[in-house]
Amino acid sequence: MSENTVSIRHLKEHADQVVHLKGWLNGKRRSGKIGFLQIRDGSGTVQAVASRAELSEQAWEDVKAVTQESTVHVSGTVKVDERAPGGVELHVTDFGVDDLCGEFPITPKEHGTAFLMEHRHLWLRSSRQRAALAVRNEVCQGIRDFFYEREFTLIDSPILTPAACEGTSTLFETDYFGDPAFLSQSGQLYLEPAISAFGKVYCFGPTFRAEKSKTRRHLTEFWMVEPEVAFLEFGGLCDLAEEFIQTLVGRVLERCSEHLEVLERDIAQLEKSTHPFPRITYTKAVELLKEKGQSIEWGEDLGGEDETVLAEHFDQPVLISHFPAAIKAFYMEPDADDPKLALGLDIIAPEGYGEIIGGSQRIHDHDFLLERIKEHDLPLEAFKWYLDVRKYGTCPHSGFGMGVERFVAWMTGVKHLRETIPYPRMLYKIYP
RNA sequence: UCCUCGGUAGCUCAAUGGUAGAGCGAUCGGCUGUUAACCGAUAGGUUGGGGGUUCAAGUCCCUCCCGGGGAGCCA
Repeated sequence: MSENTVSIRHLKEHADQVVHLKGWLNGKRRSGKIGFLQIRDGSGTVQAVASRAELSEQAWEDVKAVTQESTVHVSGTVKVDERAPGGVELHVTDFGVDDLCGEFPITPKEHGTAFLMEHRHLWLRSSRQRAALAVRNEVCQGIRDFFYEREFTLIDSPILTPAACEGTSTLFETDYFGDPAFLSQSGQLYLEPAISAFGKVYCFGPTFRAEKSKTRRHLTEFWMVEPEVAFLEFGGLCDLAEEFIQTLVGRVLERCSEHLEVLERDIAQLEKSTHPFPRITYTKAVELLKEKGQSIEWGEDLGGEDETVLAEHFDQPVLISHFPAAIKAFYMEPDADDPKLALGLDIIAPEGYGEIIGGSQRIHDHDFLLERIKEHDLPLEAFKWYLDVRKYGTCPHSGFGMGVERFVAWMTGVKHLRETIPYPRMLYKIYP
């Protein structure tokens, strides 16, 4: 017999053909002389129907004995059948167990979060987890395509860094041949020099924050994508950030409908986010929040609840800009019309998913940046090379950063960031 | 770090200070269209650790450990 090994995703294209599958047993129901086997091969799942009358004695014994998550091989005819989830099922002609699985910890019934997190390596096999991580895969590919199509150059920034970008308290420290080194919490400072070489650049990789944050919106290790563009000023930056989000949302809607269905995601919510985003200034946002009864004063940073109130009010992503310079990073360019304000922007996702983008136009004047570094009591020696960007042919430039997990959480409707990354790293948790 | 809730069978949870239980899972048996199948049976426990109160503690008190949710900070 000729080999006709196919993946479950493509079974529909093989109606009435005999095919071979290799995979794992997702679940089983047996009723006397007929068995229903849910087979998963990584590309999808299919129900295989095994009748005693049509099988060898050995194959039927394996059908009776097979346990959840056993490794199996199966041959059968692909049949279109309305009764089957997915539209097709497999009428088994041969079946065998390659590895009989012992009692699998994760059953089809309920489990607590602590238990599931301890079994993250096994939890990955569950349908919701597979769907969420498949969306993450699509988002990551979308990010790379977005920048590649717009002729950005990928500049990988280092993970081991000699000094802090914005203070050391939130950095993971490690030993580097006897000297302290820190895990990167942003690639931005390394990206800025690269704009003078490539014009439009981005980095995409893991970042590390030793913040003792214990919320559903925080990981200690998360992935961030950061574009940085020469000669791009603040207005253009806002447009780029908005187009970026719209493009990614559109791509997820177009290519992940199956996964979003598994996750029971409300698509209508996401469709709103392909339209232009409302844009307001920080000052306007504070006024609005006060009207809504939030206790916030001009000059204070927006709290988590403030973000949620704003997101609910607009019911789609909202772009907030022109923050008080005092609460923002030292490198942000001041507004020419009002130097108390910084040309920074945040994009807040709707439905309580919080800040997904933060960015700014950067200070490009050498002496002014030097002054700012001194004001912030930052170690001048560590920023010598960063100042060189301004010393040797400076230009106005801007960039932003987007947290991949927060974006994926918003797309999938998953409440906690831990389910948007294969192996989450959280406060005090690094197993498995 | 702070606030708050919790830790009992493999899992999810019950149990007035008075004999530790159920459902699911597992195992065995039955069933030819099941969708978290169903029916019958069996096995399964140092109640997170330590100390205390009491005739008696899963239950009350102290302490430590671990976990969930939230806050601050951030993406």
